[in-house]
Parts: sequence; C-alpha cells; structure tokens
Amino acid sequence: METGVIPAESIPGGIDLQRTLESGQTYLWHRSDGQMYASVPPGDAWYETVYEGAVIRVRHCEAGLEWQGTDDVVPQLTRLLRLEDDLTAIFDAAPADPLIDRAYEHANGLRLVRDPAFPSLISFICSAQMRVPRIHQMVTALRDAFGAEVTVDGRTYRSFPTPERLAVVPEGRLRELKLGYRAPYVQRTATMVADDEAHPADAAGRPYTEAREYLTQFVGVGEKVADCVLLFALGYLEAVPLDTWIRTAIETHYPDCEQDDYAATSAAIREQFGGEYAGYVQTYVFDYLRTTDDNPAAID
DNA sequence: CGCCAGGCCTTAC
DNA sequence: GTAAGGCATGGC
Repeated sequence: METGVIPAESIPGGIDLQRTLESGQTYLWHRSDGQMYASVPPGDAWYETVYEGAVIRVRHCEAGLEWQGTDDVVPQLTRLLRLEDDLTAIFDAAPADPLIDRAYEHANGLRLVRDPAFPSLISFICSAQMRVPRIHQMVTALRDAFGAEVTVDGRTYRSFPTPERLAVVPEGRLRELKLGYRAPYVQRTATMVADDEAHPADAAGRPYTEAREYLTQFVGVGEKVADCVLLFALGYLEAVPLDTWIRTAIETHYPDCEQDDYAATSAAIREQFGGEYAGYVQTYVFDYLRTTDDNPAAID
C-alpha cells in the first residue's frame, strides 16, 4: 500500500476523525480496534473503508492525517471527509445562539462527510427508528454478506454492495440480517436503481426542494431520509434532517419554528440555523444532544 | 414490563 | 391532501 500524510495546516479548521466518522452521518467506515461507538478514543487505530475499489485507511498523527491506500488516496479522502470545507469560516457564519455555541464548543473538529450516493441512500433507509450503532451493524452486515472482496497485503476488505447485487437478494435474506421491516424497502430501492429507473446521484444539481422530492420516489425514503442523503452524500449543506433529536431541540429552543408539516418546519429551522450551512449547524447540534446530557435550563 | 431510536408505508376518509 | 395504525429490533 502507498502511504502519506495530509498536513494539518492544509485542513482549514482541523478535523476530529472520531467525531466525524462516529457521529451517525456515515456508516461506511470501520475502526481497526473494533471500538466504534464505545466512547473509547481511537488512539493509533485506523479508520478503514473501500471506496471505488480502493482500500483507504486513515488515522491521526502529529503532523495531521496519516493515510494508507491501494493508491494515492488523498483525492478520495479530500472528497469523503470534505477536507476543503473551512470550519472556521462556517462557524463564523453560524448565528450567535447559546445552543449552537455550546454544540460547536462540544464537537470541535466535526466535519460533514460526502458519502457515495447509493450506499448513503441504503444506510439511511436502514436508519428508520434505529439507534446509530445498530444502523452501523446493519450496514456492516450488508457489506459482509454481499460486498465485493478487495485483498491488499494479505488482508481482505469488502466494499458496500452494488445496486445490482442487492437487487437480487431475497427479502428473507435481508430479514435474516435483522433489517426488520426495512428489508423490502432496501430490496425494492436497489431494484429501482439496478433497473435504471432512477439514481440517487441524479438528485444532485437540482434546486434543494426538487432534489428532496426526487429522492422520495425511492421506497423507504421520506422527507427526513431524503434530507440525510442530500446533506451527507450530495453536498446540500443547507439540508436539516428533522429527526427526533432535532425535533426535541426545536420544541425546547426554537418553538417558533414548529410548523404544521415537515416542509414548513424544515424551512423555518434552516433559516434559524443560518441558511447556507444550516446542515453543518444541525450536525453539530445533533452530536451535542445525542452524546451529552443537555440541560436546556442551563443554556437559556 | 414499557419506552424509545437519525420514519415510512398503507389504508381510510 | 391529511390522520391513524402497523411495522422489527435491541438497549435501557
């Protein structure tokens, strides 16, 4: 494998790999120490994935990010980890607000990711009514059962399965992997993509609300899951997925943003979170609320 | 035991 | 167009 270092100075605002890769945005990475979501720092463990056939490993080092890959994977890492986003500028653009300030302080170095579209779509179909570690388990089960093998230096890695592969998996097999009622959604959506009926990446380039509408044609994809794919795969940084955590935050901190349907509430909170980078704010607030014992009284 | 988790689909009006 | 009801699984 090739190796190298991405200097810390070339990553504006820095990066915290654990926060970025274990915060429920992406389920396509694994930690070589097997301690994902255990609130144990990664130490010298690697984060690993397979992207477009290339094995990618990355971890922190004193100079920045140390990487290994079947190739020079700096371009892939730059894309997947959004290393060109200027966190300082994004933070400066966020509205001054007690909750947001606290979230940014808590999750310093958290970056949005840019996952490939189809794996992200399937991941968030699986995410319905599930906790973050369980979603990772389901996505890992799909990868282990149906992903293509890539062997490097005597070690075998697996990529996330293609639409064509998932399309021919019987629903019963997916239920065996504990996908529950999401099994037919995954199967039918994979079939839609394999049959060229629609492709999640084709949502990109459209105006935000049209792109969200486009994604909801896939089975198991409502407005919330669509927002996740727009934010974590397709680069719509204004998208604010309204999950139970963010809805609670709206009730507690931004009651004026509560409207009578998803679209209206979403528009209101996007405005509240500063518009263009509202999804960044959302991701910080989500991580803060999910991993701390937030006490609203202490904030306001 | 009940409640909840990065919700969505089907059915009935 | 909107309001119920159903739906798998596992942790607490």
